[in-house]
Amino acid sequence: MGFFLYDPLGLKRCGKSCRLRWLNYLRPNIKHGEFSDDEDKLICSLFTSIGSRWSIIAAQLPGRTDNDIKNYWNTKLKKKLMGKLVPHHPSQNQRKPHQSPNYPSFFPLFPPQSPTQTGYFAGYESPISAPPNFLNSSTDFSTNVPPTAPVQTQESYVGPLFGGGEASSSSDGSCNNQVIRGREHDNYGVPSGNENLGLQSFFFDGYSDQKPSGLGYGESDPVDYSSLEEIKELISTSNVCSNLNFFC
DNA sequence: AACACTGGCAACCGCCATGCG
DNA sequence: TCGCATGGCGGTTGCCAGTGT
Repeated sequence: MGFFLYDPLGLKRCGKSCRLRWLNYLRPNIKHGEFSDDEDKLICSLFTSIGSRWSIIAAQLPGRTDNDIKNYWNTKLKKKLMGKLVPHHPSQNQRKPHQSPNYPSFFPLFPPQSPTQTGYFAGYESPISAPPNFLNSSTDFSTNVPPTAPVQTQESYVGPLFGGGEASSSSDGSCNNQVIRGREHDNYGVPSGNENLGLQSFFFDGYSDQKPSGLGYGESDPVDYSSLEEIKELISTSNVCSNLNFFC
């Protein structure tokens, strides 16, 4: 049972909920509009590099929160990419407007499968690039924790309600020099024991009846990796990376 | 017009780290 | 050192507006 703040409106909000709402929605200088192509590219680029580390990605996009980016990725960007990457079988071309896209189950490709592999889009000669202050930083996401967080400060997003007292904030107010916090992560930015969960999320986005639920830490998921080599081949042999314009 | 379905997004959940007494 | 409160984070849920039938 959490502690509920004084609540003249009768809303059942605990302090944590209020804080979250402030950080993700009410805070000044938050952009609520469409994502630009540049932002799209940056998100995709960072995602291929570090996976679903939304707080880090958000730190590179002033005015965007991790929640925003997460939602945007899950609802739009991922579909854009999938739509571009997945070779359509002729029988799948005539999809009715509201019919779920018939994405093959092998599509998701993150996290990287080896320390030398930076993600399945990685290695492409692409106009998509992370900002210099990100990629040129000493951050090494192949290790457990970035030595220094390549984060652009967002002090301006800290509203007067908090007196600007927070040293600096990532998208949701986390301290910049503590970007990587929370549960222990493995080498690829996936919580220990949850190595497949990020992948799983990428797989099952509601399109499939196989949508899993309730997997706890350490539990295995039903993802079928049998086609991994197939998709590797697809990526490596196609020009999807070099020629793909994700955002048109 | 009514119903069914989908997509977007704010909010919630649960875990772990940190700070402090 | 321990226990508790709080913060940070990623994943998930649920509401609702929009759209198709």
